[in-house]
Amino acid sequence: MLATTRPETMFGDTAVAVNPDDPRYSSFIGKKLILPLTGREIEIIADNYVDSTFGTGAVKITPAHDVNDYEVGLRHNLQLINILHPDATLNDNAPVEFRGLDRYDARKKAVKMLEEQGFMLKSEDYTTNVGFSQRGHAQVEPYMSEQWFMKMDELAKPALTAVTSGEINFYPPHWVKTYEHWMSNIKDWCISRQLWWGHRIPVWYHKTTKEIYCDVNPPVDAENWVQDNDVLDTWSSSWLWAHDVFKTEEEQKYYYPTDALVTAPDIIFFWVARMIMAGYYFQGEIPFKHVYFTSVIRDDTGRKMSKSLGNSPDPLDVIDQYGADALRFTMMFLAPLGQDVRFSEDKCDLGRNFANKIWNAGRFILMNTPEGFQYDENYVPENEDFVDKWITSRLNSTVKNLNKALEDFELTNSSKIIYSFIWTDFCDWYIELIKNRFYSDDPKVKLDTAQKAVGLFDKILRLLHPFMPYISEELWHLIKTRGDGESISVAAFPEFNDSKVDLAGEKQMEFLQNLITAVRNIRGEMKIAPSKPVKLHLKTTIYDPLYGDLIKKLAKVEEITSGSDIVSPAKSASAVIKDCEIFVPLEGLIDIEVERTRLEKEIERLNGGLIGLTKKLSNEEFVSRAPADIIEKERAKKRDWEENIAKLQAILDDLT
RNA sequence: GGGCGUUUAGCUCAGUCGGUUCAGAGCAUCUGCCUUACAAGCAGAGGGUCCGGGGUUCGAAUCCCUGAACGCCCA
Repeated sequence: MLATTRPETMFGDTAVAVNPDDPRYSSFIGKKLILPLTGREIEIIADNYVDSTFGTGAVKITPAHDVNDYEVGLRHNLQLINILHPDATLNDNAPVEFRGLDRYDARKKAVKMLEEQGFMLKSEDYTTNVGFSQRGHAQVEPYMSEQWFMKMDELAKPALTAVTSGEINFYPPHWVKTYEHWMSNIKDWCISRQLWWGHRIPVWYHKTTKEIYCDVNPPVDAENWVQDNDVLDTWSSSWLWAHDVFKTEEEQKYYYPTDALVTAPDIIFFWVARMIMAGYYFQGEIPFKHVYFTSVIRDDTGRKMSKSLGNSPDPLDVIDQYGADALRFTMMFLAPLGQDVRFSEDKCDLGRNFANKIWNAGRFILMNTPEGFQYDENYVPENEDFVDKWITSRLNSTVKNLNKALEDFELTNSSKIIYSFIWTDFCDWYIELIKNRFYSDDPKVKLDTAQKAVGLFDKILRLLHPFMPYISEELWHLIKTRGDGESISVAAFPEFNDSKVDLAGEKQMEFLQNLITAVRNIRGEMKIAPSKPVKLHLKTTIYDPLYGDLIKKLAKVEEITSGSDIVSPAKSASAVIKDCEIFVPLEGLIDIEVERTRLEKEIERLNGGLIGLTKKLSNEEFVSRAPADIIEKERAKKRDWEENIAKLQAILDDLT
């Protein structure tokens, strides 16, 4: 007794298989049985392929019309009986009454005859996983045919080494393992495709002698030959792409090997590996040095975008709505290296808002340049204060980090580097800090400020250009009248200049930023109206009068007193930062309880860290085994925190 | 079955050499602002058992072992 989903193929059956461990059938193994409707004798064989829990545990084997059965057939030396014509009607290997019938009709007739002859026990519904043609939607029948294979062993060897040795680099590198695994278990490449279009396989068979002829040119006596019906696999032309696009010898010499291939990881075998093999075989060297694998774009629920699902937005619609630069930047910002990206249109807000920010920053700078202003690309300022030095220093670090990220193909990282420099350093801090100078009555100061600001903006645009080509080009032409053919796309990319790194300036700026943020925090938590100016008392030794106007502007402060002997005025809100105690007198405004809570919370936060630090530093093992610089760093940190806690505690104790 | 990857804030993700410049970004949330570039914005705030369990180490989000969940590839 056996069950089948394909009764019409029974004429091609050459065995019945059972699992060797199945006690129900062990005594039958090796015996023969008669195949109904044909009277043919077939054997019962044992094979682990059979799942004894599925169906009856006995399965008919049709090696010529089932891929798994074919494998079984090979293992047991079974006969291959093809029962189909190429058009899926039954051929002469089927019983007479079936010959010429379509497979579906044969199926009905076979069932009917089995019933009539008493072989049918029962039938039940079952969902199979038969394949259908993507184009014609016809059910696909496994069918034996002769096809052409390309021998891969020798081709694969140098291509495998090229990648494992690092001559060709993969980004991200983890794809190397996948590549290695595939290449070391490489199978011969079937280049025959049963399609009606494409490049027909250049093989001819002699009508009488059956001789095989293979050449790019057909045989001279073509009438005596028949060309193979199949066409070449599409990849067998694509694998030539890396060198074949260069048509002249000069071109090939100049461009080959190329630098980087950008592609999707799902065609790493079909295309990348084969291009490398073709490169070695036809050119004698690798086709490219780097391969960057992009993310697969999915929708925001993680489904792969596809036409049939209809979950893929039309890029042109997105561009209409958000802008090409916004889409481009968003994709780079979101796409993690080596992983799929979950995309939805509304995420383009990010890129659009960024473009808007840049546009407005440019507009602000340009509207504040003096009458008749001409941007001088070679402007050398007479002097630079710490703000100038700080932003120049930051710009330099940005150039360095950005170049490094780009060299390493860390695109998403590079987009974050430029994003944070432009938004945080340049817009949030630098532009706010130079407003006083821009609004100065002194035309010299105004002009100097404009030259510096436009100069920085010029550099920013050049850095930004690969990410946002359109807006950067547009603004680049707005900051200066350019000649015909001048374009930011061929302008020099900023280079890292070690001498512009200014640690002192950065340190001053850090102090100022901490100070301003602390005052803003007090204002926010004490609910001081943004329009209301406050006074500021700073107990510190490192205050610089240069800070005055900047603090006043950015933290809405009307008066600052500072010195090492400053004491907290009554009814003040306080904060402690490195090297400075901050007091904001709030007579009539302060809620003592709120202030007490604020201070206690801050003390608690610092204490939490201090406990960990103390524990660490009192650990004999740590002090004796950790590197000296780490220990010193921890000690310094502990001193700072203890000091800050003490100051805060004193302020809290005095609070009335 | 084999190979590979992922798991960190409500969501999507960074985190390179093991060390409080490491626990971060964007979005979302809360509070306050139409402050003469930008409300598509500004300022401030809250939010985490770094999947679980072992181990190595003075020290682990990070290295090793193991378990779980999810995903991709296999001509």
